[in-house]
Amino acid sequence: MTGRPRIKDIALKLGLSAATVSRALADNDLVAEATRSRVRDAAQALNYRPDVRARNLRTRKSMAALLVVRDVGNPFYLDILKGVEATAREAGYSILMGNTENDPDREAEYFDMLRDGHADGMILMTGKLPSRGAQAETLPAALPVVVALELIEDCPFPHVQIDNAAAARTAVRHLIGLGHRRVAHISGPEPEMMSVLRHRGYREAMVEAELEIPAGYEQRGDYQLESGQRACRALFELPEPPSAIFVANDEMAFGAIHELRRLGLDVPADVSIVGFDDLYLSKAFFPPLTTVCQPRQEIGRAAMGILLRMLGGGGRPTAPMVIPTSLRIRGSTAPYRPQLRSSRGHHP
Amino acid sequence: MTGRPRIKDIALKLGLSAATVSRALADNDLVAEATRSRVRDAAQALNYRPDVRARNLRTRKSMAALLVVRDVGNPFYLDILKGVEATAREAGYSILMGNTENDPDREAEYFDMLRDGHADGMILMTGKLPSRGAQAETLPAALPVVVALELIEDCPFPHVQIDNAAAARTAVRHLIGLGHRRVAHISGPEPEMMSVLRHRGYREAMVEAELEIPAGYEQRGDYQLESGQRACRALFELPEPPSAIFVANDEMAFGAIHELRRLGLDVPADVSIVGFDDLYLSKAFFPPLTTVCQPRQEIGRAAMGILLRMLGGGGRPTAPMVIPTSLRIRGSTAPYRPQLRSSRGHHP
DNA sequence: CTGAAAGCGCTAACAT
DNA sequence: ATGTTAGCGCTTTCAG
Repeated sequence: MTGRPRIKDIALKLGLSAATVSRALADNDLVAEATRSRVRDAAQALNYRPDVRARNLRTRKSMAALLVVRDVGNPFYLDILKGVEATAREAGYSILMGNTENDPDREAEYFDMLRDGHADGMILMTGKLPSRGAQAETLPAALPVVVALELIEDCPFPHVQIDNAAAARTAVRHLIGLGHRRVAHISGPEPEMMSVLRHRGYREAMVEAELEIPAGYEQRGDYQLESGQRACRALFELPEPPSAIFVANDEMAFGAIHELRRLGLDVPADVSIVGFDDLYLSKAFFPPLTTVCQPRQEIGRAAMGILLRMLGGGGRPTAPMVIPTSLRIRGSTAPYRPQLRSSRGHHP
Repeated sequence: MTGRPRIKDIALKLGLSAATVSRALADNDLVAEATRSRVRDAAQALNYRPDVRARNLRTRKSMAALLVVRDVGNPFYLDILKGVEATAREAGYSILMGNTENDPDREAEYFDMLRDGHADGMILMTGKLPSRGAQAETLPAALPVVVALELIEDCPFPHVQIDNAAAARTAVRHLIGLGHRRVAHISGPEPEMMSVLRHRGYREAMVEAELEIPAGYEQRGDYQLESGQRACRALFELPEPPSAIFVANDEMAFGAIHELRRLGLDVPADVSIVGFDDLYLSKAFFPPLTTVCQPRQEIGRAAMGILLRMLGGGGRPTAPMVIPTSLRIRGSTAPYRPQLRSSRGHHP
């Protein structure tokens, strides 16, 4: 009884061969039920657990999936992770975290980890494929990769996404429906699909309502708090500032609301704000943020589900999977009132 | 050229033995520099990458660390994950996510994964050891486990922690220093060490200032938003409500502020609030939350650092490692003003 | 139904 | 400085 038990310890103890024990532990029908139960008992008694490394080598699997994001520190990914983790564990898979921080080397590295056998499959949420590295040209479309959240154009892998443009339209229509005509937009960084689509949705809704977009009404941020603040300041330095802003994510929306408060403007009395994401704390914000809810946990579940099917040899879906979003109307939007702006600013 | 190259493909191509190639790839000094570079080139040319499964089996390692939390969906763990991930990757380790949801079976399962060889070490942030399962009594103290964040009493593993009681004292002293005498506390669930210690700190600061704690001034929550709201409501149903509250985490503090707003009370004019954690969005809240900042990323770094040292055979630290906290004074606290409470409630 | 034998791809001990 | 040999612990043919 030295060290942990091996499969052959059980075999020896029971007078069986290692092969039979292995089969028995796998609950293989070829093994007599009586033998199976003897093996189970012995395994229990010896406190046996198979060595996954040996099994992995033999079966050419790792029973792990890589979840690759731009920034593990971003609260946005949390619910996705939750969904992915839950679905993975139900199927006996573990989750390996990948973090690129937009570094192309790392992006390539995670593809390498797939080849290495570190993981059996990968969920990519970085919005890009590796542009450099050995495999840049050779990315086999058959790789078990699912792209989620941030779409990638001209990409051979299955996608799980939301309809960003449609969601943005809905958000802007909500503002227009409240009587707002001077509606501005704070977008994300624009080469990225996600930002482009949300921006496009904004424009479409404005065109549809025959509203013009004055110069300076389209500000660009980087999805971070401070950029929302900056963009908002720029909007209110315009000769004719907006009465409503559609902000491309909640975090920048918080920044914008902050700035408005600094300017002595009230949300929603003076300015209405719609965000995008419905972060965990958005409903707890003051005012509670009206925002587009994307069901992140479901996105995670769906992505992992597709990956599992691919790994099980079930084939890949042909069309992208689109998860529906919904607009959560809360306290940061209100009907347009053409009144003079209040000027009871906290910080004059 | 069928399938991915193996080590022996390189050996064959170069007329070397597999062993030499292996050594060369490991940059072993025993191999002639010339040979090493030939091997490197060949590996590059063939786009060779070692199969980690085979290596793992042979070396009895997995180069992965398990990070086990109560709830992967909790934003609180984000920065920890970030710190852990960064430190791990610097050392060539990957991070496997573990999620217990307070399920004792799962808690035990992750210890099993350690034995299985799924991971080489584990960072435990669940505040408990498995109480059941095969290994409950047999937990070898030598296991490469680091306990972080949520301490565990009578636990043989190294700890990385903050001084919760001291931090709580500092927070409450801040309130008392502002002239508050009716200071209440909303705690976390109390069998848990973290909650107990923060609660203790509150009491110590009160005693130290010779302030009494009226009946009902110690409310218990569960670290979730709604419980903060409920607890706050209870406080303001007391005959003599507090003028300041020390809340055991930011999330409940948000809930409390929400409730105060509902009651028509202003923070900080009527009631001062101090939280604990300094979440990502706490500074963006309105009012910006005064709170205890625990440097979560550093905690993550430190924990992973200790684990790496243990895995490297460097031995375990004897004393718990204590990471300093700091009080971030922001807009949710203000000097006590014995005025009548404003009654411009939004919801009468 | 069970056993014997082979081997996954790598590294490490032991040669030379 | 390199090669030979021997496994790591498991699963899976192939035989019986």
